[in-house]
Parts: sequence; C-alpha cells; structure tokens
Amino acid sequence: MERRGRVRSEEARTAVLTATRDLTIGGGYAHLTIEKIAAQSGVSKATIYRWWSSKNAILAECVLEGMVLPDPGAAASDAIGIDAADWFRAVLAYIDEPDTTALLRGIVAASYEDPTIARLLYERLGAPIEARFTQWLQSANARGTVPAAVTAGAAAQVLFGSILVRLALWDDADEDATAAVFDAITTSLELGGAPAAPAP
Amino acid sequence: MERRGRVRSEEARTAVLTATRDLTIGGGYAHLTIEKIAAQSGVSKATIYRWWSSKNAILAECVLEGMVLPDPGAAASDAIGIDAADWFRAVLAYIDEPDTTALLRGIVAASYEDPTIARLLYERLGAPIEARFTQWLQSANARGTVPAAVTAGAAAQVLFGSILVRLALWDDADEDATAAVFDAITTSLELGGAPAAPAP
Amino acid sequence: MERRGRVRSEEARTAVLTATRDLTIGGGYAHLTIEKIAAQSGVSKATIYRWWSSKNAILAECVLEGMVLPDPGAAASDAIGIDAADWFRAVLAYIDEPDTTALLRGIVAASYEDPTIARLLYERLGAPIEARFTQWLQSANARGTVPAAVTAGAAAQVLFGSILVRLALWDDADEDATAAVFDAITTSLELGGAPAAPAP
Amino acid sequence: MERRGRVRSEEARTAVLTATRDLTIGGGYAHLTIEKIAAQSGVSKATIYRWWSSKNAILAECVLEGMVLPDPGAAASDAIGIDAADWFRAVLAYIDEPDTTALLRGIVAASYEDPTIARLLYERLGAPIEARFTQWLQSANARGTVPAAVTAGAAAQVLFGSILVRLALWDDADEDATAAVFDAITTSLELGGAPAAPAP
DNA sequence: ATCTAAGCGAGACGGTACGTCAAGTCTTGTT
DNA sequence: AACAAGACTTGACGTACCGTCTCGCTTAGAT
Repeated sequence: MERRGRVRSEEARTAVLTATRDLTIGGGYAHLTIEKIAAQSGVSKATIYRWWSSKNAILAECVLEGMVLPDPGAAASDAIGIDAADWFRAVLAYIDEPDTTALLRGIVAASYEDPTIARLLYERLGAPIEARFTQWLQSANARGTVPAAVTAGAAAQVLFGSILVRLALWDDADEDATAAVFDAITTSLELGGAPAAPAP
Repeated sequence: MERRGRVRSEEARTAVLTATRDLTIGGGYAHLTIEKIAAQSGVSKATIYRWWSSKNAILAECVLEGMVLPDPGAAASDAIGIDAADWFRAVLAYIDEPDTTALLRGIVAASYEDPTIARLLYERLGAPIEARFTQWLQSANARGTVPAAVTAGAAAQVLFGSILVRLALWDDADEDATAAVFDAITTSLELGGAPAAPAP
Repeated sequence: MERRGRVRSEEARTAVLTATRDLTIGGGYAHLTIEKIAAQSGVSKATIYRWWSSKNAILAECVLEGMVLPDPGAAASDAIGIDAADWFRAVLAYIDEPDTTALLRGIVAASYEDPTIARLLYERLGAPIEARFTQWLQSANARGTVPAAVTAGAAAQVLFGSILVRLALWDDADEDATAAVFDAITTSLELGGAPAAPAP
Repeated sequence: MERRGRVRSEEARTAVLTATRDLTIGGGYAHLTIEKIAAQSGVSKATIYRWWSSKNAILAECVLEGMVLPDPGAAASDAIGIDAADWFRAVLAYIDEPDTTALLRGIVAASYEDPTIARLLYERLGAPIEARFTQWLQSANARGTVPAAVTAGAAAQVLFGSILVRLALWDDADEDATAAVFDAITTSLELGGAPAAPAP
C-alpha cells in the first residue's frame, strides 16, 4: 500500500520560496501578497494554498530553508577557539547586506504578528548565537573569569536584541554602539575580571 | 480675513486615536483597518483621511500622544539619584502589562515597515532611556568608574533591544535574562570597575 | 432628516444591465460571468454585488427593464379588434430575431434554475398574452362561439409553451407546427364552432 | 490483433450515471459539478473525462439510458386503441413525481445551453408522443374527422410545450390548463368535428 | 508464465471565477 | 469649512471547479 497520486512538485515549492524571498526583499512585508507570489513564481494560488496556510507560513519556510540566514558564521563554527569579535563582525556584515536587511526586516515584522515566525527566527538566528556563547562561557568558566550571573541565554538575547534594534532603526541605528556592546561583552568574557567591561 | 468655516473637531481626533489604540490592543497591527477605526470611533473615513495619511500616521500620533508610552518612569525622572534598578523594573513591569504589550507589539511591527514610526518610537522610548543614562554616566564619570568606550547611546540601545526581544519572542522570552542584562549594566556603571558585572 | 451620502449611480446600473444583455446574447447564459459583466460594463464587482445578489438577479432586472421583451405587440394592443393572427406572427417574428432568441434562451435557462426568474418571465411574456386572450374571449363569448372549457390561461399557456419549444429545439423546431397551432386556436375562437379548428 | 489491456469498467459507468442523476435531482443542474459526480460515484475525474467530454454529455447519456424518461406510456404502447386521455394523464403523473420534476428540470435547462441535449430530449420525449399521435391521426383520418391542417408534429409540439411550461413555471403552473389543453386536443381528434373542443 | 497495453483511483497542477473585504476617493446633504 | 453617510474603483483575499497531468496499481489479451 504505497502513496498514490502525482507527487508534489519540488519545482513549484522552490519557485514559491524564491519568489517570496525576492518580493520581500523588493517591497517589504507590507507589500507582499499571495497574488504576487503566484504571479512571479508561476505557481497557481490554489497550489500555494494547498501547501501553505498563510503568507507567514511561506516566510517561515523560507527561514527554515536557509534562504534568509545561512547559519551566520557557520563556516567557522567548528572551532571553539574562534575569535568572537571576528565572528560577530561577520554576522553584522551579513546583516548589513541590503538584501538581507530587507528580507530580515520582513520576517521580523511578521514575528511581531505571528509567534510561530518568531520562534522559528530565534531558532535560526538566536539559538546558534546562544550555542556559541555556551561554548565560550565554558572555556571562560574553566579559567574562572566569568561572573555567575552571566548566562549564554542572556548574552544571546542581548546580541539578538542588537540586531532587532539595527533593523528597527533603519538608517538611524548607531552602528558603533552595536559594536561597542559586543566588544564589552566579549572583552569581559574573554578577559575575565579586567577592570573595564561594563555591558553596553 | 480669518479662517472661515467649522473648526476641526477635537472630539473626532480623540475618538480616532482611542479607537486605534483599542483595536491594536484587541486584534494586533495586522487586523487593524481604517474601516474598523471609522466604525468604532464614529468618525467617517473621509475625515480620517483628511487628517492622517495612513494607518501608520494614526499609530504614530498615538505614540506622540503618550497613549502608548506615558514616559516610563517619568514620575521619578526629576531625581538624578533615582535607583536605576528600580527604574528599569518599573519599565519592564509597564511593558509586561497585557494591553501595553499588544499595543507596543503593533507599533514595533509598524516600525519595521515604516521608518517614520520607528523614529517616533525611539524618540519616545529610546531617547528618554538615553537621557537618563547620560545623567548616570556623568555622575559615574565624575567618580571615574566608567570605561571610556561605554556611551549612553550604546547602553540605551541595549535596553531598547531587550524590549524588542521581549516583544518579539512573545511568551518564550527569557525574563530573567533581560533582568540579568540590566543588572550587569547598572552594576558596572554604578559600582565602577568591580570585578563582577560583565554585560550579558 | 434627509437621505445622506452619495446617490446610487444610474449610469452604473444601466451599464451593468446593458453589458449583461449583450453578453447573454453573445455567449449564452452558461458563459455569462459576473467578472465579464464587470469588465464590459466598467462597473466594479463590489458595486455589482452591492446591488444584485446574483447573476440571475441582474438578468431578472433586465427582463423587468424591458430590455428583453419590449411588450411584444404592445404597439397594437390598444385595439381589441386587432387581428389575432397578425399579432401572433409579430410575436413570433420578434422571437426569431437572433439577438432576442439568444437572450430569451438565456433567461429561460435561468428560469429552470430559479423560480424568481420564471415568475418574472411569465409576468412579462405570458401574462400579456393571457390578457389579450381574455379580451378576445370576451368578445367571442358575446357571440356565443366559445366552448366553456376554454380559458384564457390555457390558451396563453399553450402559446407560451410553443415559444419555449421553439427556443428549446434550437434550429430543429418545426416552425410550421407552431403557426398551425396558433391558427387552430384563433380560428376556433374567432370563427366559433366551425367544423375545422381542433387545437393542434 | 485484438485490443489489449483492461476493459472499460461497466461498474464505473453506471456509478457515474447514477450519481449524476441523484445530484441533479438533489441540487439542480446549476449545482451539478464533475467534482461532485466523481466524489459521489467513487470514480476518478480522469476516468470521467476519458469517457465523457462534458457534464452535458453525461446528462445526455442519462437520458439515453432511460434513467430520466422510461418511455412514458411504453407499457401500453402496443395498443393503438389505448385511451389517449389515460395515456396523457399517466405522462403528467410521471412528470409530477418530485424526482422526475427535478431531474427533467435539469435536463431541460441544459437543453437551452446545448442543442445536443435538446435533440436527445426531444427524441426521447417528443418523438414517442409524435409517433402515438401519428397512429391516432391515421385512424381518425380514416373516419374523416380530422382537419387537414392538423399534424402529428404540431400536436406533439403542443404537448411537449405543455410539459416545458409546467417545468418552467415551477409551482405556479396552472395544472388544470394543461389538462384542458389536452382534453381539447383529444376530444376534437377522437370525436371529430364536434362543435365543442377547440384547443385552448 | 511472462510481457505489455490499456483502465483506473488518487491527487497535484495551472487556471478562471467566485463572493468578500478593505483601501482610498468622491459626492451629497447637514451642522 | 468640516463633517456623516455612503457609493464608487481597485486589488487582494481564500475557495471551488475546471480540465490536464503524473503516479502506482490492476486487469487481461498477446507472446
């Protein structure tokens, strides 16, 4: 007793995701419509609705598909000893790509209207950050330089928040501030109780 | 030659803003429509369009009107010596009010689609935080306890980011993490180079 | 206390009815769509749906408007003494106009799906025939030439049926038969108990 | 060289026709869809389209299959001497069966959109009537009681028209009128030039 | 006993039209 | 003037069927 009937078209699925990404980059979340996705992808509305329950569901799959965040810094993630500052700067640079900015902005906007998107976004963007910090904290802890109150979750949340702020403030974001925040964090963690190191 | 004719109805203006706030609280930004605002406020669509250019413009005026953020901590703002932790906890408590959460979420979502809203939001929410930190930093600087790299802007941005994260992650936000971040910040600023207190 | 607001556009209403008639003539009831009516009339779908509940309702209004059946033979209806055969031949000629045929066919088809249309159609097409026969029967009765069993309703129904048959059978209808039926009817009525003249 | 492969499933064919009949009875021609026929019959759409070119083709086959009109009066058709009034009353009674009414209404509606259906319908319903009248007329002619102008075709067309009118007028049809028409016809034919009995 | 050519149910697909909703504009009469 | 009421065009919504098209399974004559 096997699965019967015509199989789902992978081609159509990809076309929808690509069109969704491109339209979000081009016009923002507010101007993204199923109608346009259908037109641009060449996939019919009926088919889109067969597989996705909403605009947000498509966007969510885009995130999962890695079309949005190709695991920032994944390339270097194997080495615990990676330089944290380098890594963070790579993330910032990636986010500052115009296309990425636009796409992320759309997904973040959707996150404020749909918890599902939010969860997915944090899983793709926040969780990797958190994982990395967990590793760094472990090695730092071994050296006894980290205050007990500091958790990887808190650190990740701060960095995730920095990204949200950058996206929210459009061109007004203070880029130096973001970098300064990260420097303060890493300095205090890497270097332990150095006299400097306040958070922001 | 004076302006002739009927004057703008303050009553209508207030009704629109109130209805907009209530609808955003009730159904979120995504379900907010001019049609519903008109129906709920008893103000005609034509009148709304006469005075506001868009849904976002109304929301922006709500922010300005203080319907959203009644200057968190304004009551205590005269005293430089206010306890920073108390102040921040007041802000968090305010944001965690269900109505405030819903309304803010709507406005933040709008911010990602409209820089005007974003700017306004930061002016109301971020700037006061920044101003307060500036004061605190000045007194701390006088005591020589603050590292040069830390700016009021960066500190404000971190706190602003914390708020965005809380709103973005819905019920998944790690509340302790937010508090821990702030503790770390204030500890390091208030207490100066104490060995503890790295950012996150 | 007067009616406020913009008044209904008579222009739009007429455009819709005209477009509906033309489309029914051109493509038949089966190919008549609201979408095409909207496109051809230049009136938006929303407006159409505001005023008519369905395709059939528009068609019904076409009938009422006299766009379909401009009261067949109305011109000569003032004279009781009109020659019945002439009148019926005029009706048949009118029905045999290609445009009328197509339009009527559409409305008759709709009648079989919607009693409202049917009723309206009979009011416009059957009732006038019935009225005319009533007059003729009265003058014939005065001459004592009409059998008691014959009613105007029955006569009208037969003629109405003849029309339906003509429309239903498309090009296969036996035109001579229709005329023969009518001749038989009128002969018997006009001439009284002449030996000829059984109905069919 | 014989045809190879699986043979057409008679079971599927019957299921489609039955489902079509039942759906037409239940919801009328307007709500009849291939999709529903497929669902109700358990036959796939592909198979339906393989054997029938359209909804109307299926309906046509229903007519041919005798699912609609089991040759009204066929049982008594061998006897020329059958009482015409009895026969016609049997036909009317059959047509007045609610299921028959609904089904016929559907097929008649289709006739106005598709000449093929119309032709088939007349072959099944009109032609037998015509044949019967031909027989009656022959025996009447032998007795010299029928006016020359009356043809079997005309008589059949009148009766066919009566049926269409009954179906078209839904519950408003004047049943007595239909019977009166028939009485007039048969009386004049059976009884010859009796002074009574002109058709309507 | 295999091959091979249909027939078949399942169901995905690109379309067209549906009937609804909201956006933003315009008109009418009242305040 | 400013306003409410509300008609209007536009465009997107999500659904229902259309007719076509793979799929994998079943059936039966030809090899």
